[in-house]
Amino acid sequence: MKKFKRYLVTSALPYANGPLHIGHLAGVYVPSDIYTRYLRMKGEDVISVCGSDEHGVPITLKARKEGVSPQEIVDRYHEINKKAFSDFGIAFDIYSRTSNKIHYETASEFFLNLYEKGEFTEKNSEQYYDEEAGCFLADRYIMGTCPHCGNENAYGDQCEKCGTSLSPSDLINPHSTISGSKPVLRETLHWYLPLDKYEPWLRKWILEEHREWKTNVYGQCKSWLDQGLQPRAVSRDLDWGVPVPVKNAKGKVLYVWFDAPIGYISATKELTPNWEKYWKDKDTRMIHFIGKDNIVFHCIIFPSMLNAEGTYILPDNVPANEFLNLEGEKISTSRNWAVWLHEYLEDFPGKQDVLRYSLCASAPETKDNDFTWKEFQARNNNELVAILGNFVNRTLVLTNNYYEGKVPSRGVTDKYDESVLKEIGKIRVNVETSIESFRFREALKEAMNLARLGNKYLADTEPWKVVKTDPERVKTIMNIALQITANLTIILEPFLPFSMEKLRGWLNTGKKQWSDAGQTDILLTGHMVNKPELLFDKIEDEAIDRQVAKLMASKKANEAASVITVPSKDPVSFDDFSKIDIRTATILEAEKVPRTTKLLKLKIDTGIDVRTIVSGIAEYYEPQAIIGKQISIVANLEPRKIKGIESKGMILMAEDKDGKLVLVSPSDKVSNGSMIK
RNA sequence: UGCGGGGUGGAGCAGUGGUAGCUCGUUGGGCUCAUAACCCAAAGGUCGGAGGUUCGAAUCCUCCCUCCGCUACCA
Repeated sequence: MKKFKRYLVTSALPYANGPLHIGHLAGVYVPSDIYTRYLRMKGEDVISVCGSDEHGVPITLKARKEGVSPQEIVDRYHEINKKAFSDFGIAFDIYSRTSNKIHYETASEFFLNLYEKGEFTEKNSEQYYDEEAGCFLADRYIMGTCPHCGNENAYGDQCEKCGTSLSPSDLINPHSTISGSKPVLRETLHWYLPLDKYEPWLRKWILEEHREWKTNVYGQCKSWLDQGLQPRAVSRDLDWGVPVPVKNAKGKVLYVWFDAPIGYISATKELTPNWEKYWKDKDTRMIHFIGKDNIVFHCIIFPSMLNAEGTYILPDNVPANEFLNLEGEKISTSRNWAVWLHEYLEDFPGKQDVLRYSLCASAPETKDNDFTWKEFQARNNNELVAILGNFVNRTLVLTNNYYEGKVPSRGVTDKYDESVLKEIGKIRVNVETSIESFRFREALKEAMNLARLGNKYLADTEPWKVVKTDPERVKTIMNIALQITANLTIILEPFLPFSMEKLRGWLNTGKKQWSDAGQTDILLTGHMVNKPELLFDKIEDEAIDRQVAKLMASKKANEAASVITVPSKDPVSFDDFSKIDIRTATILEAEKVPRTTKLLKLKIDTGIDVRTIVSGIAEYYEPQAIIGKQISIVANLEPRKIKGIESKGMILMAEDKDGKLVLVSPSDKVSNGSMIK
């Protein structure tokens, strides 16, 4: 493998329209932080850059909704997120933002450079335009009736009721959400990055030269490349963003995914005047830490931009993670299904490392993973407390009891002692190998093995027993136990920086280099250590129950808030109403329609006849349970074949806010066929 | 119905051709320095099923079963 002189670590710029949650941390920032801390301890020349991504339509939408400016929105979340990172010890060298002047300059220059080289293609296209508000409309700004389900509040890109993805021209009765007026199509000019042109180069660069990338990343790229790349617009009609720096570009800004990765460059510029060393020297190794939603931008688009520009280096690896679920469900900002970083610290003050540990141990490295509070508790109690904290405590308590805190000398060592000491070095190498291959779960497990080793050593040598017969031997044992403890402060430092700082305090030592790991005389004879406190404490069931209850509460609140009362429909005449034959009937038989999830085949007595109706209620009613039940039906609906079965009529049901269907029945028994009017 | 991802000891997972492994749990034992923590040992799996390729398959191929997500079926 190529030897690099320095490292440039980038972490996905969080979007400044909301606070950070555990998914962000687990997927991107904990791994990136571990990696960076490790490199720094090795004495490598490394910088880690990040910042807020502050442009794009969602931010303008949110601003409009709250009646404030986009700048106010991004200011708010920039501060919150910057603080969250610093609170959790995510040690970027700089946390910048894309609304900075330096970023505007950098992004403009970058665009202009490609523009002047003729890398872009220009194309006119038709976009929806709001004549009243005088602006073009992003898909999200257009609402109308969904052609599939009839929902009158479908967005131009997606109907949230039936989930179908749409384009604005699909909508019936489209209207602008800004002015309410009917949008018209209007021609607009945009600049495109011809990704199709770069395809051969990308194929070679990724598929041949970077086979070592993680399988999820490589596979994703391959599938994109195999599908064929299309030119992508790099500009938008919007007033929030970096203006397109050419003539005839009034009201146009750089599209957010074009300007965001350039944010890495501007952040580096802001950090150091030597920024070019990190971006333009082939001896720099650039690593992008991202989530899987970002793979295409960091593996295809941004590299294409950099390559087209020509003077920049390309990422050497893009260790993207998958997604973290929470208690079995997808994390969702809008549904408040998340553990927010700032709230976590209110509930668990000082327990940054516990979350870092737990998120790293179950990070979604190869596939989506689930975070549960129960597992979080188990990781803390069974691993951090029982294995790590306990070993440290045993060692320091014994040292204080026997030697008043003075490190005893190591006398004659036996074979077992030697093998334990040697094991420390092996563990260090294992941790290194794992971190350098971006396998952080494995690295952490291996690092914890050092604490396991310590516990085993004490159990095997039993100093509390031997002390009565052979005090000289105990000095050797405790010296070795202390050396293991000292090594822990090095090997676990990238993972648990807060706790290791504490531990160093008790050991009365300073920060060490990574190369010190494996050494067996870190604490010299006679060195004084302090009295320890508990490195971690147990998390009781109540604390966990409270968190789960909190989630359940937000789930409930959500449901309540999501009740959409459908406005009343247009009036109909009584004549029209009377055309519908609604009457009572009794269910005689019910069975599931095979190979469907929702359909029941019902035989019902309508008073006038016995007929078959197919109804989509199987998810809410067991066939057996509804036989004999009296219900209401539309008797004169034209028959329709559903799944090959002729359905004559329709069962009336009330649909609850969560989509649950409930049969509508007469409150007292009436004869079948009674008219409902 | 289509697409995608899974099915490995009680639970959660690792393991892409060569004697089936980890964490937790269970049971028994040891220890009592330590936050009832630690250490050792044992039990427990025909790696969803059937065929095939191979000297050899959890691992490759074919078919099937099953679970999950999206999709379809709800008039």
